[in-house]
Amino acid sequence: MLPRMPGTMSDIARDLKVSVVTVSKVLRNRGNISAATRARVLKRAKELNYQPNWIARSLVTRRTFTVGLLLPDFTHPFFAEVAKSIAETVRPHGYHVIISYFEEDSGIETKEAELLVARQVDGLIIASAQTSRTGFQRIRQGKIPLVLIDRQVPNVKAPFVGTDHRAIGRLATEHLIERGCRCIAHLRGPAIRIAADRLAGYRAALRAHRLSQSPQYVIPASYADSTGYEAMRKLLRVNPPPDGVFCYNDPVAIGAMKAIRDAGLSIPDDIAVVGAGNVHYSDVLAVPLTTVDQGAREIGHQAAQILIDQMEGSRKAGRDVLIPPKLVVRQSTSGRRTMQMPAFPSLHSVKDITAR
Amino acid sequence: MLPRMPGTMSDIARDLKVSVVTVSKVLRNRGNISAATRARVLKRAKELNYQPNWIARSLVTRRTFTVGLLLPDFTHPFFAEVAKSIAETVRPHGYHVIISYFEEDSGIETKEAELLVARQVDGLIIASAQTSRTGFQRIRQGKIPLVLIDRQVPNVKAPFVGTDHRAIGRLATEHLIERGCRCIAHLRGPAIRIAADRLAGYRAALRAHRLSQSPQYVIPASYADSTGYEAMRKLLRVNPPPDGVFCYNDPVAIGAMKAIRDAGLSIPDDIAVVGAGNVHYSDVLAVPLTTVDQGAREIGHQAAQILIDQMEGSRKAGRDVLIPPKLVVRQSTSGRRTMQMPAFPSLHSVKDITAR
DNA sequence: ATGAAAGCGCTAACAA
DNA sequence: TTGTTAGCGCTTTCAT
Repeated sequence: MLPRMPGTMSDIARDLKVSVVTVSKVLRNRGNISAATRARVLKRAKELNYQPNWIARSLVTRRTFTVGLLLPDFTHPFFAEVAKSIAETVRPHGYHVIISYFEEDSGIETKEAELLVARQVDGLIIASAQTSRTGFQRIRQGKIPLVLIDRQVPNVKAPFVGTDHRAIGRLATEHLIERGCRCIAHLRGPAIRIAADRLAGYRAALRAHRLSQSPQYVIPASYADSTGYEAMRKLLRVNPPPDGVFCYNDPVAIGAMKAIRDAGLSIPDDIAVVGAGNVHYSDVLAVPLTTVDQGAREIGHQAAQILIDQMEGSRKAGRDVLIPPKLVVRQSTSGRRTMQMPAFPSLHSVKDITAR
Repeated sequence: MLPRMPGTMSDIARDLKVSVVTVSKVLRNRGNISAATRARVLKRAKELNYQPNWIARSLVTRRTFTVGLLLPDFTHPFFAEVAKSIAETVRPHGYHVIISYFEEDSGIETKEAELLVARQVDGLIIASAQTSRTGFQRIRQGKIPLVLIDRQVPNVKAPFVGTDHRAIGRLATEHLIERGCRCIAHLRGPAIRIAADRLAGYRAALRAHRLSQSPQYVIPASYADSTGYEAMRKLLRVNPPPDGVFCYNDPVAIGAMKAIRDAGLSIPDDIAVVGAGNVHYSDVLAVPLTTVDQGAREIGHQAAQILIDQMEGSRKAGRDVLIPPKLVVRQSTSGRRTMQMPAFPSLHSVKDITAR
């Protein structure tokens, strides 16, 4: 026989010679209970250090007050921010977050999602690696509230919250234009939707400002800084060289900056550089990097809010939400002194992520 | 009346005119069941897309297969790593992680811990901000398995897994000594145990190598890079100036490096610098920073392993574990070219944390 | 090999 | 104001 729980409602009821229901009502502040019994119950509960058993409660109420969060990797600063923001907005409503990750393996993702459903989470937030809706069949049929973040999945009928990547491209490029750049290049990312969108934004900005759009100014890079380094080296051989570069993401930008400085050119005087992502260290680089923030906190917050609305039944049927990105200007586009160390940059960002 | 669950065991039982017990046995591979009924049950289960209800199961088995993880802030790279590592070790055993944070507020911490217990987690891992055992009373009396990580709490009887901070100080300092430094300073951290330990390690190393220990070479800093900057400026006025500095953590080291370069000195030729923590961006700085890694992954892994041992009943009564830190040598102690950009550093670290 | 009975700790509906 | 009855979906025990 399994050991009994310590301090249950029936313990209190027995001791006080009242019914369990009475105890339950007192503990949840429901129904009409005389002040006298109320006090007695509360007293005994405290004596026994009573802790409600959420599992038992959940079994009957059909609510676990947990939400499942499924991410490719919650170690990534972006997703970590999102996760925290979700936990934050959901906590005041009494929910906890069960977090899981799938390392970009859509098989694991589906399995984990099903597990979370089996655990009776009240809602699910997923940054999916799925490419089609098939993986979502079983989840959807259980019709538990679902919100997709960061990556859209075709044909899945669920609200989506993510960054407006086109706006990122536009914002970055327009910033370079405003700064006076006229020959603006782009180190583009890999063959995924996000990268295509950022490229499209770059093109749209050039078009809107009637600037030339030479294909030789669009060089393929990928995720990593090394690809940015190589791409930039190619770009430097183009004639005339660009006076501004928008890079797919911050690592690529970091690589690009190294290439520029290795070539003996200065940032931003010869070439201004803009990244995208605003990973935390952008601030502490040799030349702090101007970048476009993706609004991780806002994504998490909105996603959680939409999920809550669904779970609480206020079926506002939240439509998709695109979070507008924000430009973060640093010295890679605005500084004047370049080959020496910049003045002390933000004193906050480094501390924020490291104090412990 | 609340809506019924879709596809329960009794549904299958009814359809097949067998008992729920039989279904249960088949689904769990327990007891003796004829191949025939077995097949029928499995078939019907698949048709109904049966998902076991873990809540119901948990109520009777008294196991939820969840572990609670309570951190000051899971956005911090160190804790994020720890969390991931825990999730990783625990997953093959069928456990999920409910993650929560408390922003260094020990009141919230206690409340959250109790909530997690109410949710019937099978075990708890906490990086506590508690300074005494009082906050743990209720948790301990429920005697649910508990493992403390990163920060020890006096008088709490629970296994602890953390970094050997004294070893960090020793390792860093000895590295500077080996490099040839003879005048080694320390920018010490705030008035907490960890900082004191690192300082002690620094002192021990100097003593062991019979190097001078002038108090003017120990300057107080704190968590943030700005404090490192100020501390280093003070240090530069000392005569003779040091030829090596061990900094409490990486941000402090980053601040220190800025001060050194602002003073027109070179790193590491004039002054070599070592940090501690190995936050991800240490690699992409103007001068990549030599630092001491705290073994976040290992901490998470060990903690999880100990917890599992406790939960599964193999009461090995895991003793405290101190993870030995690892030195990560970069150019702030080993480079030769200094005022120009270093050769392209590690191509991995940046990508690792940013590709998405 | 199968099932009937009992119960996990709690809440919902209805009675008294 | 209080209590009785009846489960939630599952597992355990013990008969058959």
